[in-house]
Amino acid sequence: MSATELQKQRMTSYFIEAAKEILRGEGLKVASARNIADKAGYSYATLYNYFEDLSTLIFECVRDFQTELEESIVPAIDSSNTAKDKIRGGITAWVNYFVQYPGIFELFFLERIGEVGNRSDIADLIYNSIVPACSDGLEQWVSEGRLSEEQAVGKLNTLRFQITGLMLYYSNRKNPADYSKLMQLLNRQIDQILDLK
Amino acid sequence: MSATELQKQRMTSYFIEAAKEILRGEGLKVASARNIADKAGYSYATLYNYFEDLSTLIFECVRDFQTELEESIVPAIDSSNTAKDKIRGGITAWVNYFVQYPGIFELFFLERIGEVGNRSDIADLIYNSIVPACSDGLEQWVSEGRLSEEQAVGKLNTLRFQITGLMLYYSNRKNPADYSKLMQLLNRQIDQILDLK
DNA sequence: TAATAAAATTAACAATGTTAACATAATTAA
DNA sequence: TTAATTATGTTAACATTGTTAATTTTATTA
Repeated sequence: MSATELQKQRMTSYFIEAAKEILRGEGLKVASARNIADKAGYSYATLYNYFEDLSTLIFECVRDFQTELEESIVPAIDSSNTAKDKIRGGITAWVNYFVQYPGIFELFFLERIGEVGNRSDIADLIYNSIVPACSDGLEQWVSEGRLSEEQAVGKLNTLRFQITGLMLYYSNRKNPADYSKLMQLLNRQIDQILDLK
Repeated sequence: MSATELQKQRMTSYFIEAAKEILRGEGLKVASARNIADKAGYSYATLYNYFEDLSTLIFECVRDFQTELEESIVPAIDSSNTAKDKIRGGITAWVNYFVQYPGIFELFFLERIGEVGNRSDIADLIYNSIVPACSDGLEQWVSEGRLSEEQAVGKLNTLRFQITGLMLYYSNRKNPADYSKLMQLLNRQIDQILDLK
């Protein structure tokens, strides 16, 4: 990497780190160009020298958050033995991450991805966000002969839609009303999905 | 209703009808105070004589849309005989409504409900939006002794979370990629939920 | 050190939600 | 019927947003 490229990458990371901090804490509505640039120690116009527009910058954060999220999933899976516990642990970690950072859930699932530009990669990343939470357990089941490949794909989709749907209502419509009820419902749903062929 | 109340109600309905038209057509981002007031034939400031703020007005529309949505569900259910077909028909109508009006899906599930004020009724309405699509069929199963009350509640939740989750990815993350794939996935998921105890 | 290129900032624009000051229309009191 | 009062609507204004253009500051090269 050339010297100018390195500096460019440093600058972008200043803005991205500032944006991430705001998204984690105050959420999307506070993540304005001016607030982000302020936190990064630059003028708001400088931001536009490094990012095409604000939403490009915001969506760049998704990659980092997904990495962080996956890092929080790994120990939950590793500490489980049975395939079912792996899936339950992974999903619970996934849910807990978004419970802890509601602003990041907003960013992943509520924010509209602009039409323009090449952001289908980000959309795919979000679509597959939950995969690391269940792939290990599902693969174990497949290797044990308890599920066919096809059935595993079906279960993955069921988990994907169902858990995201549950979180959507929880985060945005306050239903279920509190965390313990969310966990109760989550475990019941996971049992139902995993216990049945 | 007194004369002044009637006039007040007329005024609010002008704004609400204008807002609904915009939400149906161009979506949330076009539904600004100025655009809505323009379409209603009044100044933007007049809007604030009848609504506390813009989001109050916007969320008032949810009630009407839910009624309209339920009206589109009724014939789909009535034309089905078996409980399963009723549920499938109801859910399909529910999904098709939001496919036809993506802006209304945005409003129901992507827009943040403000913290202030008494909007928990709207949140509940949205949480239960899908109920009319499956209650008939589930009740039929209960009365036939094929499901317990408790199991019916469980299935309702499963359908609620799963179908909303599917629609969330479709509407906002372009996955599945087209309508026919969405319907394919929808039918597969419905089969899976309904066929199993 | 002077000329040039690069990088960052200030100024500005249009659009947003919202409020205050004002004008107009409708109603009531004399 | 006219004067005073209330209700209703509009214009003006403000703060905030994303974004761009003009301009200044900093770094690099001759």
